[in-house]
Amino acid sequence: MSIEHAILTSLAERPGTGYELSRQFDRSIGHFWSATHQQTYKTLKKLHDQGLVEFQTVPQDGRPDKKVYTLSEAGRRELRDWVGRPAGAWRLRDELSVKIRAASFGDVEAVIATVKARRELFADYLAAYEGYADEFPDPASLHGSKLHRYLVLRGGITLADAMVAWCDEVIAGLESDRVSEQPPGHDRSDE
Amino acid sequence: MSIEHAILTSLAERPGTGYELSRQFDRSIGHFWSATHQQTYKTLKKLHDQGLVEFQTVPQDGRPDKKVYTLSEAGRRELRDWVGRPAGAWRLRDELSVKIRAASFGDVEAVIATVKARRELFADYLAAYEGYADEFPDPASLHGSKLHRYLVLRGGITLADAMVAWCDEVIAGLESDRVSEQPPGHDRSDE
DNA sequence: GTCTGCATGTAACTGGTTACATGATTAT
DNA sequence: ATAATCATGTAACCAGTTACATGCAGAC
Repeated sequence: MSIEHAILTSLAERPGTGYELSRQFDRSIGHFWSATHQQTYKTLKKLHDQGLVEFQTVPQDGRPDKKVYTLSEAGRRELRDWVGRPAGAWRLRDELSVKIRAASFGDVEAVIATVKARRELFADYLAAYEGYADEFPDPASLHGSKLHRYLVLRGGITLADAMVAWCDEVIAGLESDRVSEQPPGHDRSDE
Repeated sequence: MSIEHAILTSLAERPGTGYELSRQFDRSIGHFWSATHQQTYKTLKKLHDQGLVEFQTVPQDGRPDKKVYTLSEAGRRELRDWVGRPAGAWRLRDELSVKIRAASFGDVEAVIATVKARRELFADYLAAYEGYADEFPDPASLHGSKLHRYLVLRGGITLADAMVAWCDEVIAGLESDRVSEQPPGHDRSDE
């Protein structure tokens, strides 16, 4: 997939402008699918060319006009078909893992700092997600789309929690290696 | 970053051909950074144009010649600099989360099947990673690059474990919603 | 005779990023 | 004054995917 189906999903939930969509990509949807505003506008145009979305221009006073997009029937059909298709291969691309693996070819202290920054980022995410989870006081009673939103949120919490735990492990590992360091020139990489 | 530094990292560990690198992207490195063979060759060419890698052509009998790549001094410098730079923003793109969020616009049964497939995939990864971890019998005594490889592996285990747990939660949630289903026409999405 | 592994690439395309561009309103 | 928010986009570029292309060796 690409950003297309994330936009289709959002518009299926409620109509919106390119601006509103790109703000969502910075916030809620952005937690599992990121996009810049430029790409959002480009994709909306493409989706419109394909007949999957429609828009109405809404004039405003003291503001630029806005285009409020809605799903077309064809768009609704495409979204339904896409949901039924199996998901593509999971492609992980984690720069931090590559950096940790390469740490001994550079400055380990800088890598520790980078891992700490990542840890704080995910700790912040985790706190935010747990705040959102308060809106679901009785998870066992959820149904339909509200349940689905809750399950996605649980994914964010599970991932952020795992990321924080892993970062802590990496920091502890790299720092304890630092204190036990040997004089330079002594390669301990295979000890 | 991009695939460039993953290749530089691998070549810093040991020289290799494009073919060997692309096989690694299917296996070890591929667990945290994926790439096709076409992209590997393209990037090696670019890296060579930039003077970051060098190669020697090795003729073989009954096989095509191969190009064995090594890091140049400039490549080693670039890798060192890159390790010291902070990592770019973490960009998550998870198709499955979008699909779960969109489930009520399509066929929930198909989504359950997709989640089950993802669960099996990560359970397999987890088993493989735990097998690799056997090569590190005494983690507390590790140092330098071997410690770094172990920490990256721990990241894979932590992530795969979290992914399996989350998939199980999603499957249980979607299946229990199914058994408690109401007659069609009754929208329960905000109950 | 078919498939897998070794070994290399080119070409066309799609998806996504970065830089540039405009302009009013509201809050500090 | 300055920054943030609302609102839209174009242009150039870079990264990555898919399809196409070649050819030998060895195993089944």
